[in-house]
Amino acid sequence: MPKLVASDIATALKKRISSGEWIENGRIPPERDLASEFGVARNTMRRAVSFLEDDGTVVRHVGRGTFLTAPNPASMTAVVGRMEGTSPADMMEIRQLLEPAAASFAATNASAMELNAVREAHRIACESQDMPTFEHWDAEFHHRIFACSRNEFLKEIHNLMRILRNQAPWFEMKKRSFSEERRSIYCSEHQMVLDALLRRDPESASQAMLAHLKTVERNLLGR
Amino acid sequence: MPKLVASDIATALKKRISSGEWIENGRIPPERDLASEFGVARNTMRRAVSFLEDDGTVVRHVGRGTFLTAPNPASMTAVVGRMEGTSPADMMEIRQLLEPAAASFAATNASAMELNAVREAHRIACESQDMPTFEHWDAEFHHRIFACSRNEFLKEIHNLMRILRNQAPWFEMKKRSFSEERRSIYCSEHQMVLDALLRRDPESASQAMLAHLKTVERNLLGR
DNA sequence: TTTATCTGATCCAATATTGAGCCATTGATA
DNA sequence: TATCAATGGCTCAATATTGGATCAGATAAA
Repeated sequence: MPKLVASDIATALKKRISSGEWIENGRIPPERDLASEFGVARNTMRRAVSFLEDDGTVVRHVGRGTFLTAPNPASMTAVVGRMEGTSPADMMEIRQLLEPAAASFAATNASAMELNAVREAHRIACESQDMPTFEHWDAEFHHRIFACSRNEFLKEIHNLMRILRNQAPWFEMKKRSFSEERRSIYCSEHQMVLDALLRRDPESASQAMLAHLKTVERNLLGR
Repeated sequence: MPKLVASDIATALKKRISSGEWIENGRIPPERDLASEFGVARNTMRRAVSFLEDDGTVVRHVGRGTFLTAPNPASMTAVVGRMEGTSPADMMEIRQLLEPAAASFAATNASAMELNAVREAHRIACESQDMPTFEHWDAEFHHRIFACSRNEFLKEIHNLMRILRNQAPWFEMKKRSFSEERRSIYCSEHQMVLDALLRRDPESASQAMLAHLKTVERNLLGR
């Protein structure tokens, strides 16, 4: 049995960390416990942990403990918490990345039935007479395109965006930006997206969606 | 056995909540009961419950009790739950949309200090000798690029992706795909991204990042 | 030998837990 | 209506845990 040195212990610790051992709440056991578990003195364990600290695997807090710097599952809720402060401008920027891609995916992957659902949402939105109804079916149109993108992660990101868009700052903005003229513009732009999807043309679908989102951004943010 | 601290208890509580334990009335037992059940002081249990309150899992009412905030199941927490099942393939697809954009934003928006931080992460990753250290600074390289993209929403989406990448299916995959040769390829690809950032060249930064992600995808998913 | 490292021990400072008590609100009961 | 038990909100002093730091000796390798 080779003598245990601090650097060996450090790599052993890394192994246990990357095996997901302490990922639960991101806290690793106290130095004193680790030392006795590995059968070394606390000083040695301290040096070992220092290696992890040096390469940023871990941060230490007096009186609290030693914590993994890698984010842990429990912090997902914190992330979505912070997301609630997302500015409309930032989100529109990302929508312009994701939605054209979603449209492109949909053009290649969607089933006929799914495309029918998209068309249906578009139809109702066009025929709607009041702002809340239009708002709802407009959102549904976009949602159904994501729904047939065949990428679960993309769909969930869009769900996040939908939720965020239902919050206070957006509501005001949408109310301000609504007008009959704009609604008809949105409808014809949606039509172009829908046509491209029905033609199974990813490239055009992507472009049409991007063009539409540029319009929305202009209206929403007033640029 | 790790000493029970408040945050541990919080995660234990979350586990019991998500296992449907107290779903019936949407009410969880009184602090005093929980404290004695977990064998901690009420103050500690109060702190634990406060964690749940902070991330919105629970609401407290003086004199009435503590209740689950279940009436909003279609919201964020549900999204988070579904996201945990994201497949690596789906996520890689989205990374290839977002990260080139992040690199492009970074090329135009990053401060000199931020770019220095990116370079630093790159340097340490290149010099690292073992897989966990490389892994960590590789992730940090990407993270720091997002950090200077100046888009809060984009940053938070990346945080979500980081968390998901720390879960089980990814671990196995990364372990399988790691090799000295691949590491050096990653390093030279990172170098090209970094160079483009330092040249303040959004277009090249985006392309270099996309090329890198294609490599990663090939290695990870074996295509 | 010299050098580096580990050991075992002790003290310190920051933080957390404990145990106890008191208050305000609530809802049920007399 | 008045009372009362249950519950969360809050404070406080004592104790325990934990990382930070240092030192003298033991051990092993060069």
